[in-house]
Amino acid sequence: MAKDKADLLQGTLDMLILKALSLGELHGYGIIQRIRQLSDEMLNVEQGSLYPALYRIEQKGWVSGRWDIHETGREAKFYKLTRSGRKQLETQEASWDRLVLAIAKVRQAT
Amino acid sequence: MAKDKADLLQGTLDMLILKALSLGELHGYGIIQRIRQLSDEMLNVEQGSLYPALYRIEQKGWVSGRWDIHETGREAKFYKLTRSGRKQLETQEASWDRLVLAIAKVRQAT
DNA sequence: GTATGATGCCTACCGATTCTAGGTATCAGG
DNA sequence: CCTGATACCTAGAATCGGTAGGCATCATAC
Repeated sequence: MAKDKADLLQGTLDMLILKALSLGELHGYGIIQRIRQLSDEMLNVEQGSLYPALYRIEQKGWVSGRWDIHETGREAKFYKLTRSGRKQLETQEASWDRLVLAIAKVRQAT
Repeated sequence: MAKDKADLLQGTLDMLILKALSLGELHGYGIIQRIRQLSDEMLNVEQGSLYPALYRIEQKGWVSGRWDIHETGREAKFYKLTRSGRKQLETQEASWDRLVLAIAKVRQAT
C-alpha cells in the first residue's frame, strides 16, 4: 500500500462498507472509490479485502446484491443496505465510538 | 468477555501495552490492570492476549523484561519501555490518530 | 483447615479478517 | 494495439486477539 495510506484495523471494514452503502446503492468497485474519496484518499480498501467482505456481509443479511447495468452500459453487482444492515451500522458505529473513547482515556494518562 | 467490555481491534493492543509501560515499569499482570483502570473498565485485555503480545513486543526490542521481586514479596517479570519502544509508541499513536480521522471523515458524509 | 478467588506466569489452538497476488473480461484513449 | 481504468472473483499467507487450559502462591472466608 502507498506510504500515505493507512492499513485498516480488523473490524473496521464492515462499518466502512455499510456506511458507504448507507449513502445509496453502489457496486463493489464503487464502494472502494467512495471510501477512498470520502476519506480524502486516506483509506484504500483492496479488492481482495472488499469482495470477500461483501460476501460475508451479504450472508449476514446486512446488504442485498443484484446484477444490473449502470449508465455506462457495463454490468455490475449493486448492493444496498437492508434494514438489518442499517441497524448493524449503528451498532458498529457505537462500538467504534466506545473504543475510540476508551483508548483516548488510556492515552490521556500521564 | 463481559457484555460491557469492548473487544479490542487487532493492532491496538501493542499501542496500549506501550502506553501503559510509558507510565513506568510494570509486570504483565499489572499491565492488564493498568489498562483496565485507565480506560474506566472499558478495556479488558485477556491474559492469553497479553503474554504472547508482550513476547512479540520484546522480540521487536520495544520493551525489555527482567525478573524481580516486588513490594508484596512475590516474583514477577517487570517490563520497561526501551528507547525504540518509545518511538514506536509515537508512531502507533500517529497511525491511530490518522485512522480515527479518516474514519470520522467517512462517517461525516451525508 | 480448606475452599475460593486474586495474583502471577505460561502455552496451544481457534476464528476472524485483511492483504498479496493472481486470474478474467470490457472499454476508452493514445 | 497497448495500456490503464473499470469490474468481478479466488486462493493462500499472515496476523492477532480470544478461549481454554495449566501451574503456583497467597489472603480471606467459611
